[in-house]
Amino acid sequence: MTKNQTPQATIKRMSIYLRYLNGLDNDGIKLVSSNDLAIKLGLNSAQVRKDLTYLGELGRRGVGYSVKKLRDHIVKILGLKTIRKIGIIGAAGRLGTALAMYSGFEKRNFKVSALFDSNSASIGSELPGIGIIESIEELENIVRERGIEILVVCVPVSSVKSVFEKIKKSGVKAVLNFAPFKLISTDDICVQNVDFTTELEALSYKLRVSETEISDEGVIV
Amino acid sequence: MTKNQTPQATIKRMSIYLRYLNGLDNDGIKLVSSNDLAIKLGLNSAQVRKDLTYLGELGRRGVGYSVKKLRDHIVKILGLKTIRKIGIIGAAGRLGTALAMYSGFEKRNFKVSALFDSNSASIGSELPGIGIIESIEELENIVRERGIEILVVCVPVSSVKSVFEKIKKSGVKAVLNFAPFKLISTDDICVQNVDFTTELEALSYKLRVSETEISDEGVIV
DNA sequence: TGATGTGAAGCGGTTCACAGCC
DNA sequence: GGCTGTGAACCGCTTCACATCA
Repeated sequence: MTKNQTPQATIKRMSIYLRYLNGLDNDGIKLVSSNDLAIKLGLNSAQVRKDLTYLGELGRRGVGYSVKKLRDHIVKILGLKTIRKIGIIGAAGRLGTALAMYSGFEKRNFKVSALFDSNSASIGSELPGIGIIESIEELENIVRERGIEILVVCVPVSSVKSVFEKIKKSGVKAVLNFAPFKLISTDDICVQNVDFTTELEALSYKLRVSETEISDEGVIV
Repeated sequence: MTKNQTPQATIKRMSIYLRYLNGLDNDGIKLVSSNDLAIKLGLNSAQVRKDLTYLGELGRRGVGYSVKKLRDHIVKILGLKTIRKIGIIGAAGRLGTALAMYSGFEKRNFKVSALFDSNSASIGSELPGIGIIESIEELENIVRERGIEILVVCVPVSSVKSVFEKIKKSGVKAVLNFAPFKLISTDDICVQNVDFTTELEALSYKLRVSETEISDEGVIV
């Protein structure tokens, strides 16, 4: 019904602005201009202003934006006012463990509230300070009982398909997928894929192009 | 000089196609259509065809594309024919270690050839099967000696700025940054930022929107 | 003067729709 | 009939340029 009026690209930048604004606030800085933000974050100042108008008209002409006011509005628009519970699937793996123990989540109001794995050797063991690793078979129950809103997928690519089936049954609405296999959003479930293999290969492409640029006309030999 | 004619968005999809094609090849499948690819990867078939024409006219009308031929051309365009050496900065941390030991890189022709950290307690210790952790102060020397082409940044946000200065001095051309602080590409150095905090917050936004859609007109209260 | 807010133009990428070929 | 290749239309986001206001 409601038009999803804030562009996806703007939302991602909001997250970046928020981090930078927190830094300014820690340094006791009260005001910031669109130009400051643009320079520090590698953006165009018109874009920054346009982004920030999605929050309302918060700026003062000739002056700039209040750091605190901006920050509070971004927290609101991103839905970060209340704690969001997340569960980690594949928590016994190296990446899963690293994410589970990453302290940055809590700073931004995400709470790691469940750890799942399918490896029976690790089920029942504890990640200190975080929780006990539970069986993936308990996914649906635990998601419902604890009100988990986001599942983070850190399983090997070989099991990501079957895990995604279980996730769909669990009724969770959001998924952050680290497996190198693109999961596709549906009407019921919103997926963000984080694929560092793809990012690495994009870098490799850039390297290849700059090599061929020097040696010849850029044609792939 | 040479126009960088293949769009960035296409390049990222090439990496996704490549993975899927490898799977088809393993299953012994010889031919694939743009429609198959589109459905499996959540894309539009016209987009798939347009992407693939950047490789040349590889398809056969009425038939489809040869899996092997496509795969080989994508490997070429992404610059994956030769091994690319990567170094990991912050290798003693949990995320750095997880990435260093991730076996998926080698499958795609990336070779972890150096491990760096600034924590003197971990310098000199070994990640089994990968290598010895060396001092970040050796960055410039080691990058040059070993011909490292990509540096992966897995340091805490507090040290990312100073690390980036050292990276610039090292002469490396490409950086994959996992720290939650946007590093900006320059003429000399190409950066890809992987920021899962941002991805999580984008999910939080979507959750917030779907909540407010149900309860009211979507206005942020 | 100095900064925001914003219509309009511009640009890059996506999708359509259909011609061309198997 | 089936599937590719592609100009044209379309769409969303970015950037410009300037009116607006402290």
